[in-house]
Amino acid sequence: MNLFTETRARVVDALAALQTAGDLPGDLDTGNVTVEPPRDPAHGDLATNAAMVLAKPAGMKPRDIAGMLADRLVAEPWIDSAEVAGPGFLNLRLAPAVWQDVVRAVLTGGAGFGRSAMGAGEKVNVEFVSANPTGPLHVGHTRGAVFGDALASLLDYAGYDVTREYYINDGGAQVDVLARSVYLRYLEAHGQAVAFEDGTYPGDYLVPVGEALKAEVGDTYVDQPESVWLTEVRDFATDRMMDLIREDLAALGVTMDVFYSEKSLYGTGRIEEALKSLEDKGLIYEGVLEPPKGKVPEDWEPRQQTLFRSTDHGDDVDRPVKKSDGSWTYFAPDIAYHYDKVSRGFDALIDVFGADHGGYVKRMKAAVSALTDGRVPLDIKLTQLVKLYKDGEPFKMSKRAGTFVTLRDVVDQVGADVTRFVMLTRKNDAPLDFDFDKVLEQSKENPVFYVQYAHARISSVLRKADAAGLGVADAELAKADLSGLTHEAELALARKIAEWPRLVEIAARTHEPHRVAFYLYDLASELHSLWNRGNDEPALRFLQEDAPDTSRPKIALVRATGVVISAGLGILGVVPAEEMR
RNA sequence: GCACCUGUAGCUCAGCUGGAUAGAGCGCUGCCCUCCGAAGGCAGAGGCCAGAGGUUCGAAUCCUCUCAGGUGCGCCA
Repeated sequence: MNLFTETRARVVDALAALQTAGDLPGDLDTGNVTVEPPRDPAHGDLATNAAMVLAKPAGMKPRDIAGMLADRLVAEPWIDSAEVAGPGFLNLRLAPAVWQDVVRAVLTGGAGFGRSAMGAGEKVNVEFVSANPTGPLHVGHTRGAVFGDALASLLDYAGYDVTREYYINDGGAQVDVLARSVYLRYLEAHGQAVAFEDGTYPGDYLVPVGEALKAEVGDTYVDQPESVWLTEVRDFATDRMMDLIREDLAALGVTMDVFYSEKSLYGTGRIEEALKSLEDKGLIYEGVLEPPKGKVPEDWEPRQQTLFRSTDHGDDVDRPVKKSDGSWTYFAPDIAYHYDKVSRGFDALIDVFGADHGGYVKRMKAAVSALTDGRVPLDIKLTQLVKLYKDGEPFKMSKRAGTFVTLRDVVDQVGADVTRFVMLTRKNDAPLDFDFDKVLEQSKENPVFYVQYAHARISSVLRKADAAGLGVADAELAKADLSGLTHEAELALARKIAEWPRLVEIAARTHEPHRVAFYLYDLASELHSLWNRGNDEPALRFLQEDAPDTSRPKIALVRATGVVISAGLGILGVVPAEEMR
């Protein structure tokens, strides 16, 4: 049930009626007509811009159209008043019964209240994290994991058929480096003294991998040349790293549907097939790139390469798919991977990258656009840096030194719920400050706490109501007479609840799960506000002593609020708190 | 040099993909516990939405340019 889309439909109906009556010209496009909550609640419950949008094409004054529309709409029983305001807004006030119905709809539908059919079962692939399989996930990956997972849940909630996917970069030179690093740990496990030179991974997390390798192969590889062991050690090590990464994701509550291996693309003709597809469109050619303007790299020299004409699809320069020695660049398997995603029948693709990959956005979009002739949209969301603070002091992470802050460090200290919520309190393209002390603070400054506190208060009320024998099951509350919900303060909360389905659609359309977090904060704020008004006005307290019929609609309102908070937290992947400790 | 992202209250940030008098938290000034959890709430002060043009009924939002910060920029993935 989406009050806004429903009301919009009624407005469009009324406009059609005006056309039939000859009050408006017959050929009008109502596509731009919107029904929104006005910014200032004093203006009413809903506002439509219909008159202003249609004034010009109709050749009439906006206020005249608004006036006619108002006359039609006030005739509806569920509309209390319709007033023309400002340049031609039409402000609608709805009957209390409408808001009572919203509460009832939540109790009847549960989490389904906010679900949308917007996605229409369209298949969407969300690729996220995709960290190199060379070590544990760090804080940056954590943000990408939380964002991608919440976005996937949001899209699912909005009616899309979502696949969560992780692309394993196990085909490049970095996994050889991993293999050499593990080999050193393996020698170490055999009692040899080893040195970690530049270009190897010195992190302690490889110690158990070296030991495990020893346990598996004994001393077979000791003092053997690389050619003997590289392939085996590489496979062994990447498998172990992926196990580690899966565990890290699990600790955060993230489960992937598909892990897709880059290596699996090699030697199968998939890359050639993808490139052939581009070649058939005349987008592959042999050529030499212009040197970059301005700062030219020291060692720059013209080279003949196989290039993809990405400039035909919005890129700034064409991109090499083969190196001058004829081997693939990293871009080639990336193209093949996206080609594969498309061939698996996805209607839309979303990639979640770290901000340091911003330079690949255009070429990746160009590739997908070229492969699908623009039919399959690719949206790339970049997650900005996370700055960590402890005791007000920033800490650094450095993968080279092996002292980076891992996902585990964060989750172990503050918990998965807090980590997830906090990382969604900023939009993806804004940098995020993560302060280990502040995120655990129990005050309204901390949005995690504030929302959880609201949910805990609700749970507390329901427990007390239940103890008083009120009958707090949703089905029972839904059948109750809710006509007692008429106080302005109560209706304000119901209005906020009514915005939930609309918020879901906006957040899903813009691929911005942070909007859910901010909405929950607003909703919690409305609840806390109403709660406190009970201090001064006993009639607003949810539990009315010895007056079950008066209490029941209030309990219904509170329960409905809890259902929506719970649904919202569900999208963020956060467990609602029953009580605060 | 080029591309992308960002610029909104003293600070940290929202702002419904063009709507009315631009919002919240922190901080500051005052209030509210005999009362379902005050771990809260209410009220006040605080803004040339980086700047300049443009588009239109209407711009923080769209376009152009300028300025400032961040990120990236051909055989590394």
